[in-house]
Amino acid sequence: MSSPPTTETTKGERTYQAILDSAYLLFLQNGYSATSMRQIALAAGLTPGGIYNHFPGKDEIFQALVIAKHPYLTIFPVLQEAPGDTAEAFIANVTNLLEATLGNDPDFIKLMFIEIVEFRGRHFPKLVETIYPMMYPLIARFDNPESDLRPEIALPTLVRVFIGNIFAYYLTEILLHDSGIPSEIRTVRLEDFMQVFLHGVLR
Amino acid sequence: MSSPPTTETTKGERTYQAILDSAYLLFLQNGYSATSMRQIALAAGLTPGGIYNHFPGKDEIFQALVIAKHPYLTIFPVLQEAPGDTAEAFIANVTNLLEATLGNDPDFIKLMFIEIVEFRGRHFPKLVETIYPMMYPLIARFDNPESDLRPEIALPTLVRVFIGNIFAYYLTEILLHDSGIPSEIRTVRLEDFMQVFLHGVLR
DNA sequence: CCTACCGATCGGTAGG
DNA sequence: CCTACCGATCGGTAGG
Repeated sequence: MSSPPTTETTKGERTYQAILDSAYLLFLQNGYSATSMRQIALAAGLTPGGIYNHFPGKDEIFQALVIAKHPYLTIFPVLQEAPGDTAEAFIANVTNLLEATLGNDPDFIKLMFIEIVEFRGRHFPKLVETIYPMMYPLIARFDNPESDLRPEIALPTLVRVFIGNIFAYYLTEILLHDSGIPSEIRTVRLEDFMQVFLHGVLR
Repeated sequence: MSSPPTTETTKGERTYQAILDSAYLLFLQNGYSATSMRQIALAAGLTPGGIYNHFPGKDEIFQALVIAKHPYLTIFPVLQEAPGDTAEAFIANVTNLLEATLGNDPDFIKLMFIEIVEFRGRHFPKLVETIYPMMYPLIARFDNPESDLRPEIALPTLVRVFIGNIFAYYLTEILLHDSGIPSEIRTVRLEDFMQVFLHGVLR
């Protein structure tokens, strides 16, 4: 009688999620190595040993977070769903959807940086192998003579520079975050990056 | 009589440098927290206690590396020295100089990622404050009615997207490094990023 | 610059 | 899921 059937998540599932949420915040703050299992346990509301009922070890917590929060997996669905008959319209829609989905918060990208710094990008080969073939046709549909794209730009360049510009916006957002400079550079938005991507800076 | 006067560096200076070099490689490989003083000492050819004759602690080794190898400080002199009467010529020269100076090696940027991940970008405010005012006039000289730049692009946007594209190239280089994908995307160069920056992707 | 060592903390486990 | 603990390793220091 003590467990209400209206609740759809079990206590175990809620603890599992609490561990993930606590670990996510701590990893973003201090990185992987500098975050201890004891810190995660405390933040999740249990004692150090309790974590091991839900995860085999620290590494597996990070693995689960990579699967849940990786930027590729955050950005890709947005690209998938964006409409647009021309490249220009498509990119405008992607920009709006990304800003609506991710906002100006660059946190979602930090897990990738942790992977680069502390795991030597261990998962990137498999991720790139998985995502790139799915992304390719998405942009390849604009690779035809009637397209509004400049024909002299190779398709791989297009894909890489496009993704690169999304990362560039959020990376510079991190760099400028909390910096005290009084500049208008802080007001630059993803839209501005994409305007340059579309039209360039020259007359 | 045992110290040859022809040698311009003392033994102490050489040890200091050996510690820095060893720490640099280890930090790039494993990050800051996962690198121990013992590893650094071993790689530098001394015992753990010996390091403390040259550095007060682990943190100060990282500080010294940030000063010596920070990407802002690597990229900025290249921008400073690049000639060019038009923005287009200037950017072409910057691109060539950067590729000649940094090559395709994205290592120089990883120290910045370690700072983001493990130090919450502690030094960025001061760095941005120092570098941005010096960079601004560098690009502002193209901000006039006779310039070849599109007048509707604000100067802060120009600066940020430009730097962002340099980072985007090296960041995607890291992501693709060692990934087994058989694509032509690996052959994209900094020059291609800058071509898009200059002219955009649309007709 | 080495030897030997300090207290603290780490990831993980045994047993209940 | 907690209590109590394991061996290992950490950054740093004392003394020479």
